This record gives sequence, structure tokens and C-alpha cells, in this order.
Amino acid sequence: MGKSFFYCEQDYTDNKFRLRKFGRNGSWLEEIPFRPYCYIYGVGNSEFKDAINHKSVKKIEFDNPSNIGLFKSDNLTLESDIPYERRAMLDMDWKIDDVPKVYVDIETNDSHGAPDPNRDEILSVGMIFDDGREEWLHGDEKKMLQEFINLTANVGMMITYNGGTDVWSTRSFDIPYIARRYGKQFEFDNMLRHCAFMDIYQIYKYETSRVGKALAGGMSLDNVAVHELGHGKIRRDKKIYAMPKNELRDYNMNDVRILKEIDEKFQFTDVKIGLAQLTNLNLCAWRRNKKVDELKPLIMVDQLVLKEGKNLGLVWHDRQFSDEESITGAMVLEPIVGVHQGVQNFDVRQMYPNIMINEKISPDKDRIVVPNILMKLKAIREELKEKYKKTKSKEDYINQYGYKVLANVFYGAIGNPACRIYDRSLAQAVTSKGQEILGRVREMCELAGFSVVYGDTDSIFAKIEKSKSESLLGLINNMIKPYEMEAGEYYTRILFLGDMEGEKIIGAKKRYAGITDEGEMKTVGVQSIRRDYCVIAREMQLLALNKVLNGKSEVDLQTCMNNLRKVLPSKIYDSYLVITKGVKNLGEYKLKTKTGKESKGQPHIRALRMAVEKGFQNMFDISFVYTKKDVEPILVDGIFPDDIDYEKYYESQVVAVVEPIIKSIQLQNGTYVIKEKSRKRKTINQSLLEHLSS
DNA sequence: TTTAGGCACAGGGAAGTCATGGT
DNA sequence: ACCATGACTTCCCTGTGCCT
Repeated sequence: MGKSFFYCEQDYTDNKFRLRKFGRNGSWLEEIPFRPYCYIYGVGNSEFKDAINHKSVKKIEFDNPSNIGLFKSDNLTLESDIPYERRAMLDMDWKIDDVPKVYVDIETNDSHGAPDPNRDEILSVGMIFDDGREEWLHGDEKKMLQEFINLTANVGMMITYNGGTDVWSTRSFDIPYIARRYGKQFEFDNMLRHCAFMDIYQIYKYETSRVGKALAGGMSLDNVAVHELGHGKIRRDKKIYAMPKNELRDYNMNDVRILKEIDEKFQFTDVKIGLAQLTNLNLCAWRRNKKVDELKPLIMVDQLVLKEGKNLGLVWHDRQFSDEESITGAMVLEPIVGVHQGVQNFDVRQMYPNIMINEKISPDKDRIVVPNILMKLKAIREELKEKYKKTKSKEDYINQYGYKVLANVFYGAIGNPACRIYDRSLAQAVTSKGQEILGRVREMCELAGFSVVYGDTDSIFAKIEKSKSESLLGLINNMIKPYEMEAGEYYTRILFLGDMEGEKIIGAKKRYAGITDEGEMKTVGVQSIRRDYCVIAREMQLLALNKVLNGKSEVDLQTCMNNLRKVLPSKIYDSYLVITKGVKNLGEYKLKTKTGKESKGQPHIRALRMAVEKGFQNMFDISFVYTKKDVEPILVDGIFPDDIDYEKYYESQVVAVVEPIIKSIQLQNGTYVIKEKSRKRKTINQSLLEHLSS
């Protein structure tokens, strides 16, 4: 081949099927090296056999890829559901290469408030290409957009911040806005059909949520940049439309630069390219006249499975969709409530992928396809990790990370009915083995005389002196071969939360806080790292955890709480009271009660409804505050209602997150007293008294 | 239009419980 | 003894975001 391409699709001109490849200098046609095909059961022209039952299969060829669909409806077919260009990438082992990138940000006329593509024109477009070339377009909108199309004619990846991943996206800004101002969305999209739209906002949000760090202050480009790069957007004292040309250019281009810097820091788009190369996939594809993301986990798994099958002479059935009961998942041990001193955390290295290798978890008859793939991924990753240690090169890092991502996806895929290798009992086998391993590790720790204070899926928290942890690790690893544990954090002090349930103390799973031997506080699962609690409650909880982990008294804490309660009504902390939650479109909520009546809905849904009534649509998140009347959405930064219900905040946010901490300590010490629940009715006099005294 | 399951917790709503006051 | 009322509790459900 020689020539590098970044996008490949089937092309039908002059009544001939070909493949069109797109490269840095334009596109070119390639003759199809084989005809479209699928398989049916039967004997004849093929050495291949059904992967699952080893029945022999027959290859059926077609002149036109769309004929497979017609044939399929009348026959039991195998591998008939693989798009033609994907089939070509697989069979020819083609990979995309050298993807030209452009970072884009637009500024629009904001003189009417929130920009509306039907009314407000685009004032400028800022672009930075991967070779460092900067372009800034400004002036007549029609000419500007035409120039934009010209400049991006051979671009494979357009990268924005909240610009969306397709021209139809309703919750995103730049890309659909340009498309609508351009005229016809479809035409615009078609013009850039080879170009994948990457939204750093969405990727960042997804990736950071996976490692559990909700960003205080929201996910705006400015806030993310300040947090990740140390510098944000240019401060402005006027609206966009009122800016002189030079100022607008500086503002616009600075946005593009920080966008590029964020991407380069995390290598988000390079990782995507790495994954596409590993799986012989395009970044995007056209299906039913719409551009879609190709790098979805199931598609990546599909490609690898089909490829490995082909190597082994195996053919797979078509994907099937079924609705089955879910399986039993991981084991979570109940934590021992309270503060513990000296706790070592151990994790099983890559537990699920290794189980799938060692236990030969694979749907094919010989149980080798999935283990083979995972072993290859593992071996290459080890090699790349070693190489990365020496070279510190970006490519090596990205590739080893890509192999890790892919390995971890396989368990989820085998448990998803939409996946070609779906097998409920195999998924169950993986989790059962996981439970067994964790159970044995727990027994081993206890047998060696160390109490296990917590464990989740593949991790164990054992009470042990740091100096002894290595020898315990040795014992464990000897026992669980070929699996392998590694030491994680060592906590000098760690707190597990819990509550009474009847007569018993029950530990709360998946939430704890501790101080590592390096003196850092780590919080997991607790409200202070959840973005749907207000900042003041989150901060207060952090303070409480800090005090408790450092052995401070509870009295001290109560003083802080009282002070906070007094200062809240002064309004200076209003901005810390905003609660933000992710939302769907209003219509997607069930707003009917069991008896069929109209339901009031949950607070965030009521806030969403109010926002929609004010004309805000397609929001990812809703921000709101509790008021004395109900709730109120926060739609403009920095403007808050007068009647915020401060007492409610104190009770249902601040107390709600601090009290469980105090309670857990008391439960451990045995000083907790169950409050007598008086069945007496609260008289008017009592509540009056309370009101007067406060 | 789809990688998995396990978990805590807020708040709404319906049904149940209890004290009160009237007949 | 019986009933209506209102305040409160209990349980189930929806929804979100977290953990591995």
C-alpha cells in the first residue's frame, strides 16, 4: 500500500464498488481486493468452521454489500453483519495512520444573550493544526465558513471543547452551531465525512469520572484549564460582540491553545488513534446517513475476536440481541466500622483479564480465542511498558495504555448480550472465580494473624505493620498462583463509615477515608467527592474527616458546625450551596406515581422543568438551590434567589454528611447512644419555642 | 443507540401507626 | 367503643454518582 490514510469507506461510482481512502493530500480509490461475503452452514468451499460448535461452513459471495442483508433475512448466516469497509480493514490488516488534526473554537454574537443559531451569527473561528499552523477567520460569515470548509478538507480529526461529536448533537455547541449556520447540517457533515469530531469536554468528563475526581467548580473549559494547566481563559470585561478585532482574536485563539494543551497533557486524541490502530478501525464511520463513533468497546472487541478467529480458521455467528437476567458480580466485604491504624491495601493485578486467560474463558469450542487475544495484549503491553521506561516516548505510553483499556473491556463485553462473544455463564464464571480468589486471600490474611478490615472485588485491606506487609504479600502470592497481588497504599489511619441496622453495626461499603504513609489524605466514595452535594457540605465533611483521622475531638467539630450555621444566612457562601446533577431530557423521566397520578418529581427534576420553561434546553447538568418555597434552578452564574433555605442546607447537607462520621467513631468506641424515638406528637408550642430560641 | 455488577443515599409517595379529641 | 384527623414512621421506588 505505502500511502498512509486516516479514513476508509466504500465507494460506489460507475456502478462499481471500490474503497476510498482519505489521506493528508486528498482521497484516492482502491480496487476491492475481494467481494463482500458471509457464511452459512454447509460443506464445500471453505476450510473454516463455526467457532462454537465446529460445524463446517460455506462462504457465500455477493456483488453488492447490501445484498447480504437481503440474503440474511431468509437464511441462518454467520458474519453477515460486518460492514464492508470494516471487513476490508480486517482482512487486509489495514490500519489508519498519520491523522491530520485541527483544534477549533468559535465565537458567536452574544448581543441577544444566549446564542441562538437561527439568529446569531458566528463572529470568528479559531483553528490550530497539528503542525502548529494557526488560522483565525473573521469577517463575512458566509466567506468565513467556506474558508473553514476549505481549510479542513483533508483533516481527519476536528477537536473542540463541548463542540459535540456530530452535527446533530443537541447538547453541544460548536459543531452543530457551525453546521446550522452553514445551512444544511447533512451537507456540512457530508463535506467533512472523513473527519471525526472529538469533544475534549466529553472525553475529559468520562475519563475523570472513571478515576473518581469530580472537579469542584464545574467542567467549563476555563475551570478545567485552570485546574489542569494552571492557566485559564483570558478574562474579559465586555461581551464578545463588543470586542475590537484584536481583542477577539486573542480571546478566541487563547481558547484554542488551552484546548490543545489539555489534549496534549492527557493525550486523549492520540490514545484514540492508538486504539483504532490496534483494532483495525476507522475513528468514525457512516451508518444510515449518520456519522458514528467506531471506537466503542463492543466494536473494538468484535474486531479483535473476528481477527483472531480468522487466524484460527473460525467463523462467528451474527450478533444477537437478547434480554437476560444479570449475573452475580463481585464480592464486597463488609468493612469494620471506625478508625484503624496501620492498614495495607493489596490489589490483584489485572484480575478479570488474568482470570479469562488462566481459566480459559472463551465461547469457542477450544476455549482459546479470548485467552489468545488477552495474552497477546498482555505480552505487547509488558514490552511497551519496558520500552516506555527507557524511552519515555509518547507513542509507547499511549500504546501500552491502549492495550490495558482493551484487556479490561473483555469481561464487560462477554457479559453484554449485544456482543458477539456474549455468554452469560462465562461472565458468571469470571466473577465467581474472582469471588473465590478474594475469599482465599481473606482467609490467608486471617490465618497469618492479620485482620481484614475491608475488601472489594480484587482488593483487600489488612491490618498490619508496614514492615511485615511484604512477607504477607509473599505468602498470598504463593497461594494464589498464577494470580498476583501487589501492594497499594499503606494507611497510617483509615476510617470506615457505618450505621446501626436494628441491633447490629453495619459497615458502609465502597466509602472510606484515610491518611497514607506519605501523609496524604485519600477519600473514596464519600459525599465530599460527589458532585451532587453542595461545596459547603463537601468542604465541611473533608474538615471532619481530617479532624477525626488526626484524633481531634468531636467538640471541636461541633463548634465549626455551629459557626457555619450562623454564617450561612449572611449570603456570602451562596455560591457554595449550588447542587449540580446530571440530567436527561425532561420527557425521559417517569413522572407518574404507582397509582397513575401525576408526580411532583424529585427536586432536580423540578428544577429542570423550571429551566425548560425558561427556554433552556438539552442540558447535560442542572444546577439548583433549595429555597423556602421549593427549589430554583441557577441559570446565570453568580445570581441567587433571596429565599434560600439555609436551615435545610444545614440539616440535609451539612449535618447529613458530618454526622455519620461522628457516629461511626462512637459506634467503634461504644459511646453511641441510640436516641429514644419519642412517639409524642410535636405540639405547636414546642415548634414555636424552637423557632423563638434559634 | 449498549463493556459489567454492587453500593449508598436523597427524596417522593403510599400505606401503616399512633395519639388526640369528638361522638 | 368507635371514628376522623393529623403527625409521624416505614417501606418501596426512582434517580444519580460512585467503586472495582
